[in-house]
Amino acid sequence: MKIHFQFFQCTMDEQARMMQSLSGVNLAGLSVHGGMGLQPAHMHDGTDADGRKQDIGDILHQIMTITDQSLDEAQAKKHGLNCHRMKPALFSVLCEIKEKTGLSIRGAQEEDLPDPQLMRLDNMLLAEGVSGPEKGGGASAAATAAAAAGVAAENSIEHSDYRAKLGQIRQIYHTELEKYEQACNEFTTHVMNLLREQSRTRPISPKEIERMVGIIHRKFSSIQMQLKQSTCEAVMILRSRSTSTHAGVRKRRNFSKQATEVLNEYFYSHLSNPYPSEEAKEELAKKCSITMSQGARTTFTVSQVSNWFGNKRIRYKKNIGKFQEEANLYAAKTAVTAAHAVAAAVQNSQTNSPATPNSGFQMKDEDFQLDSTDSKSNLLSSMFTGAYPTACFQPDGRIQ
DNA sequence: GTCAATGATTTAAT
DNA sequence: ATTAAATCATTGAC
Repeated sequence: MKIHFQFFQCTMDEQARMMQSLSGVNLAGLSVHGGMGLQPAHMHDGTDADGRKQDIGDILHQIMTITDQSLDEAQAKKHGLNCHRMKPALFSVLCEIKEKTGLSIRGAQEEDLPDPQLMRLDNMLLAEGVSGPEKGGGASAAATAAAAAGVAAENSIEHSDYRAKLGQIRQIYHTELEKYEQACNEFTTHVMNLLREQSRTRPISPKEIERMVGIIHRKFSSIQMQLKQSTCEAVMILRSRSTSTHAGVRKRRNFSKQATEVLNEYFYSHLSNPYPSEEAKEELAKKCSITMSQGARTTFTVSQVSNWFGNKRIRYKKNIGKFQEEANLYAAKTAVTAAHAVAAAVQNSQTNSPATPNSGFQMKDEDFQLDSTDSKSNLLSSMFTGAYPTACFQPDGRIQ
């Protein structure tokens, strides 16, 4: 971009000099012709063509033999013309004529409706948090953090990588955008100065300058659009990598052993009603976050707790037998924490009927009650095989 | 490579 | 809004 800009700058300088030089030559040429009393080119005799050729050859020769001296001479003549007493009046007339002839053409192409594609790109960048408020600095950081908490923390598990890359993209985007804007401003200023400078020697109306500025801005905004487009593409690629191809399943990381332990403890100690309240979920999420704090993951969300319990309930229900060992383990674990209850639990296991150990487990689905005898044979068989922690299946989910 | 375990998502029901 | 159930997709053990 910088290169292009400099290139433009060069050409503009070059152009300016050339224009001045050429106008000088023309003036010099005209004055020379007039001074030497040469015939005008439009003669209507037979020597017309020859005369023109001669004339053109003459001019070419003059151009070829331009020297610094003749340039200085031309400048001096130009200055002389500029100082002519009729110059301001003539110049203003010239400007007026140009204004009248040029305005109708310009007025037609003065359309400034916002590009729908640009708007789409802008909206997307805003939605992705690329073009939004700067993060990681000052007061805006808090706002961004809050916004991120709303959007990202919901399902954020391994988002640090994603966030870091997004931050990179955002930074590149902003620096590039800034560069473009700066370049645009510099270029505009340069062109405006140039035109203003030239407006002294040739008729340039303020409207014309304005139009030029408009053209420059449009050009730069088209470049900006390319930047926005490629930024969008980068974000899209990043997204498609962080999410799965089909169902939007994010990369799964197994929970830490401690977190699973916390959740299982709650589940098996509330087996009669394994539906933690919102507060309980928050509590569990907090507990899990603490236990897994040394890992890469620092957040354990309520929705993850909900997911876990949803999965656990359905999987437990589907195959209770498979989970017996686990149930025993956690029941025992809970029992240990309440040492005095162990004896009672043992006693209960003797007194309570083993036929209804699970009666307290009430799923939302009423079909899942132990009175149905069909597909629960695995459960029944497992119930009679060894130490069954009846204590944790009491209706209130507590150890007796 | 297979395969069970498991976290996350989707769908439909309430 | 929450849940059950089905399903997807990854993980980790073999």
